[in-house]
Order: sequence, then structure tokens, then C-alpha cells
Amino acid sequence: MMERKRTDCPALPPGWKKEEVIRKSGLSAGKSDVYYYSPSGKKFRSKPQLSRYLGNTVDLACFDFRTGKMMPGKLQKNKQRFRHDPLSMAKGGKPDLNTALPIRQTASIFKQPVTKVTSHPGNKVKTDLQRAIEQPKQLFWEKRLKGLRSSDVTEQVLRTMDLPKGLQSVGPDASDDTLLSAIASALHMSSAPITGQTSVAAEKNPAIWLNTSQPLCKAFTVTDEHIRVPLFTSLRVITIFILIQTKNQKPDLPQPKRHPF
DNA sequence: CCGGTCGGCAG
DNA sequence: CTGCCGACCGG
Repeated sequence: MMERKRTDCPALPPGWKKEEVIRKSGLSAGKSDVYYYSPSGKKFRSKPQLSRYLGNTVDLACFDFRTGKMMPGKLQKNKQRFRHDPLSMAKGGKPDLNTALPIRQTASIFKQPVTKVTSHPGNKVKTDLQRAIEQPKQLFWEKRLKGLRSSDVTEQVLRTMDLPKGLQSVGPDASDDTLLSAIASALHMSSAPITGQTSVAAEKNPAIWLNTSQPLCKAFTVTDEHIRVPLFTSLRVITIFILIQTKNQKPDLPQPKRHPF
């Protein structure tokens, strides 16, 4: 019997396997069918089926079912029609994808669109600079960065960076890629030195003792040694260390404020 | 495993 | 508009 290979699929949670079967005969000979298998062995043969099963635990918006890879930039080939823009719809034009309402981000089995209420259509939004600067920050907002990957020009998702063991995450999500995103964001967001969570209490109960101006990682300092020993450490990680060290030595330099990644 | 639709989309 | 092709799903 011809063994068919089930390969690991890095874009999906651990344990998920991908299989590609080439059609051998018939009109569609040469074409292939792609299947996925859950850790428990359940077979999936389409993206909608996969999506229904995974629910909100994995965002398959940029998941390419055929290749099994995340393809950022590839807008979801939405099977369902966009019917939210009466204006452009009435004109017979194609629905404007940019006016599509966002999907509610709360945990729910089903995706729920938000309801847009326009009570005073003519109103301008008041701009209150003071308020804009001090917006409340969501605790553990870094979790939303989970699964975010960098990609090259071909839109292939790059391998996750390996982090030195010295860096340890604090809080509900201990994955390396989230940790890295948090640190990288901290570099952009604040002009303060980056030290990690210096309070020991934060490690035991981060929900209460978290220092929200610091990334979700245990306290660390960057020494020359971190930068000098590139063995087993990627150039990109070294670069981040250098950026942190530079910033921490000159904390008074004005830093550009950016949005998190 | 393959065929038959349907819908997106390039020409 | 039309023909092609990929996604999806039924048998």
C-alpha cells in the first residue's frame, strides 16, 4: 500500500497534521486534495469545516488551506457576501471591503459582528488630546499579539526567533513569540528603560502587581555579554538587545511613540 | 477518491 | 460577459 505522509503543520496548534493526496485518474487527474487531521484524528477537508471546529481559538483569516501556511496580506477569500454598505451596494458597485464591520473580539464560539449605531450622522469626533494620551491600557494586551509573525516579500511566514533562556515570560501566555512581540513593542512605546517586571510579586500574581509600562517578562538587564556571545542566538535577537541597552543607557532621549505591532 | 457545482476573477 | 479554475462538498 502506498503510505501517505501526514506532515506537521506549524501554522496550526501542535498535533495538527496535513495531508495532500494526488488524484490519479479521471478528468481531474493530477489535481490534489488537501486534508487536515486534528490531534484526536478527526479529518477536515475544507477551510470552513476547519474554521467551524476551531472557532475563535485560531484565526484562520490568512490561513491558506491548500499550502497550510499563514499568508499575511492575503485577504480572506470571503465566501459570504459583504452586505453592510447600502450606498455602494445600491449603486450596483461591488461592496467596499474597507467598510466591512469588524468582528467582535470577545471569546465566543461564533463570530459576532458588531452593530454600528450612528445616532448623529453629522457629528464630528471631538479630539481631546489629554484624553488621547492617557487611554486606559488593557491588562495582558500582549496576548492579542499571539500568532503574529513577520513575513518576507513572498509572504512566506518567517520562522519564529529562538529566545535566550534568560528571558522568561510573565502572565497568562508564556509563548516565546508573544514575549518577543511584547519586548519589541516596549521598545517603540515608551522612552523609559526596559527592565521587565521588577516586582517579584508580579510573577506570583501578575493580574494585581503588573507594571503596565513594562513588557510581560521577568526582570532582566542586558549586559555586554549578551551581545558579545552570538553563538546560538540569532542576529535579530542581538539587535533587540542592543536597542534595549542603548535605550536604557540614555533614557532621556526622546523616543518616537508608535503603535504596538 | 473523483465528479459536480458554485463563485471569483482574468481576459 | 464568458470561460477557466479553485474551493467545497456529495456520493
